[in-house]
Amino acid sequence: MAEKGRRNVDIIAVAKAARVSPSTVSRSFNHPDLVKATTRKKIDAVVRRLGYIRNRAAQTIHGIRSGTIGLIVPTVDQAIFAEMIQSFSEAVEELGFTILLASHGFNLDREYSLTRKMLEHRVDGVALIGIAHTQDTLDLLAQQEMPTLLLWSFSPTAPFPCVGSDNYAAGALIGRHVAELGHRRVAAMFPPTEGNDRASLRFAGVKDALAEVGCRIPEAWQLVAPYSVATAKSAVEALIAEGGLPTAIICGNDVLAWGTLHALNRARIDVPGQVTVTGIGDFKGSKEFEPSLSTVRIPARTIGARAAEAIVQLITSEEAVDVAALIPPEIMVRGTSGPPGKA
Amino acid sequence: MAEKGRRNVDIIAVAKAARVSPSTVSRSFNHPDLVKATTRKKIDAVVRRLGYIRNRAAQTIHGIRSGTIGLIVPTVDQAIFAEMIQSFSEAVEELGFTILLASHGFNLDREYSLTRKMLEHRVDGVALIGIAHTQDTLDLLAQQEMPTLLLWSFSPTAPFPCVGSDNYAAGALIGRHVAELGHRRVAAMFPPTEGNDRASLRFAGVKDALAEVGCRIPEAWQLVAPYSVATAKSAVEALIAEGGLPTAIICGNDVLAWGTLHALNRARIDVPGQVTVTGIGDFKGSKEFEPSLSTVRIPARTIGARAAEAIVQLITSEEAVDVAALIPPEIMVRGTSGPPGKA
DNA sequence: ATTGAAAATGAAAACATTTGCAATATTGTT
DNA sequence: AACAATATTGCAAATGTTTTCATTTTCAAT
Repeated sequence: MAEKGRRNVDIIAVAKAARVSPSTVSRSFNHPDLVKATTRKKIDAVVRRLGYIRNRAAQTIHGIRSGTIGLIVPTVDQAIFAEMIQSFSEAVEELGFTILLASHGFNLDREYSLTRKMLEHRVDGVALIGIAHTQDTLDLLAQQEMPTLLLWSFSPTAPFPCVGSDNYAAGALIGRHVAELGHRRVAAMFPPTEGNDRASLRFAGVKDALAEVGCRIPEAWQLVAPYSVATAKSAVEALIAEGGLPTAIICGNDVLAWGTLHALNRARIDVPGQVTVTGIGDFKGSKEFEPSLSTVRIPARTIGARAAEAIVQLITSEEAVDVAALIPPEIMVRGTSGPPGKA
Repeated sequence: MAEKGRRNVDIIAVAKAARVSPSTVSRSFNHPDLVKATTRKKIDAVVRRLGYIRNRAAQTIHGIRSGTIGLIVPTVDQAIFAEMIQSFSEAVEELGFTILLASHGFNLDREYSLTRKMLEHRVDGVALIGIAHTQDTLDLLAQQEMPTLLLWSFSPTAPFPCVGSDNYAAGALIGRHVAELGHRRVAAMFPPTEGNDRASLRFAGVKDALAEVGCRIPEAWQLVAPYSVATAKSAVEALIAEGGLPTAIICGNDVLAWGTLHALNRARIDVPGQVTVTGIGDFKGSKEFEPSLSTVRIPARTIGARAAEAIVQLITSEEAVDVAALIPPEIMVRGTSGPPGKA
C-alpha cells in the first residue's frame, strides 16, 4: 500500500526511509547485483510503501537513453498506417521502448517541426514514413546523429536505412496483371501524389507496366480521389454518368477500390464481368468483399515489426549496422479481376 | 547552417559562443521579455549556428511540464480508435503537447504496467480508453495525483472525468429501432465482452430495448465474433448454413456489420428485404456501402478533439475543473434496415 | 585474533537546465 | 553631473538522478 499524500517522493526520500544512501538506491535499480540481497529487499519494501516512481527525465540528462522512439506519420487513421503503427508499437514495447507519436497530415513542413520536437524530447531514435522528406528534416537528423529509419517504402538509395515495401513494384505488379488479362481501356484512381511518394511510385509502376503492352491511360480516366470510400464512390459515379466505361479500374489503394466497388454495385455493373477492379494494400476486409478484391499485398504488420527491430538495433548497436529490409509486395488475384467483357 | 560535429551543444556552449551567461540564454527562451532584444538576436544567431536543441528532459526535472500526454489504448488498428487517436493527437499537438502512445491489446494488467511507464516518463496527464480498469491502475493514478481522463465511454459515476459517448444508449437506440420496425426474430453479433466495457454496455442496451417489446435473443443467435470482417462473415455464413434465419442481425460495431453484409450478399439474401442488418459506430465507409448501413453514429473525431481540450484543461488549470462531456450517440437510419419480410 | 581480498556502501561530482537574488548597466530627471 | 528608477545580466543554488572513487564491512583463511 503506497502512502498517500507526499509528492516529491524521490530517490533521496527512499534512501532516508531505508536508511541507506541514494547511491545504493540507484544501484539497486540499475545494478541489482552490486547490492546485497537484504538491502535490496529493504529498499524494495520502502519503494512500495512510498509509491516511488523512477524519474526517467532525471536519468536522461545523464546521457542514459530516454527509452522513447519518435514516430512521425502522415496520419493515424488510414487502415494501413494504423496496422503498421500497431505492430510497430507492440514490437517496440517488447524491446523496452515507448512511442512518441505525432502526425503531420501530409505536410512536410510540419514534419520538420515535429522532428525538432522529438529531438527536444531526446528520443533515442526517429522513424519517418516514406522516402520523400525536406532537406531540412534530413539534415537535422543527420547533424544530430540521430538513429533514423525510413519506414514503409524501400529504396536502396535513400538517405537513411529503409524498412518497407517497393511501391513501384506494387504498382507494376497490378498493372501487369491487368494488362495480361487483356485490358486496354483502363482507368486509374489515385490519391493526390503531392508529398506522397508511395502514391506516386505506385502510379508510375502501373503506367510503366501498361506501357509495356502499349496501353496508355487517357487523361480523362486518371481520377484523383483522396483516401476515402466516399470520394472514390462519387468519382466512379461521375465516371458512370459520363458513359463510355473502361474495362478496368486500377485503384491506388484498397479503400478507393472499395468505393469503386460500391459505386459499380449500385449501378448494377457486374464485376468483373463488365469491369475489373483492383486495389493496392490488401487491407483487412478486402478479401471478404463480394466479390473478393484483387489487390497487391503490402504486409503492414511485417513492416511494422521489422522496422521496430531495425530501429532498436540502430539505437543499441555500437558499430554501424545494416538494417535495411525490403519486404516484397505480393499480388493477390481474387474475384474482382477478369478478362475484359464485351463492353 | 548548423556547424557539423560537436555533440554536447548545450546551453553553456551557446552561452560561451554568445558571450553571455547560461542564465541569460535560458531566459531568452523562457522569458524573452526579460532579455534585451539585441542580446536575444545574438543568442538566436548562435543557436542556429551551433544547431542547439533544447533539452526537455533537463527542464522536466525542475518541475516544468514535460509536454507529453500518455495515451493508452487497447489497440490502434481498429478504425474507430484510429480516428479518435488522430483527432486527439491533432488537437493535443495544437495545444503544445505530444502523445506518448502505448497499446495493451485488451489486457488490463498490461495497461497497469504501461501506466507506470508513463508515470516514469513524467507525462503531464494520462488518457485511458473506457471505464473499466483495474483498481491498481486507478489507485496509482490517483495516488500520484496525475491528471487523468477516461476516454470513449461516458459515465457520470466513473472514478475520473469522462469524455465520450454512452454505449448503453447507443445499443438501446439501435435495439429500439429494430424493435419498432417490427422485428421479433432477432440475432446479435458482438465482440467478446471481457475487458471491453464498450461492447458489453452496447449489448445490454440492445437486449433491454428488445425486452421492452417482449423480444428476447435466443442463445443460438447470440453470435460472438472478434473485431474483424472475416470472422463476422464466416459467423453469418455458419448461421445461414444452419437455416432458419432471423429477420434482423444487430451487430456490435460496423466492421461486424460489413462482414455480415458480405455474407448475406454472397448468399444472395436480400438486405433489407429478407434480413435487416445494423451496426454501431458509423465508421468511415459505412454510409457508402450498398445498401447504405443503418447504424448509430458515435462521433470519434469529436470525442478525440473534446478529450484533448479536456485533458489539457486538467493539466493546466489551477483549481479543480469539471471537464466531463457526454457526446450523445445518434441513430442513422439508412438502407440496411426495414420491416421484416415474409421470411 | 589477524590479515587480506572481495563485497557493499557512501560522498561527492556530474548531467543540462531554471530561478531567486544580487550586482551592474542603462535611462530619464533634475 | 548626480541621482534614482528601471532594465538587464550574472552568480550560485537547486532539480533528481548516475557514477567514479574512496571507504567501510564482511568473511574465509591463516
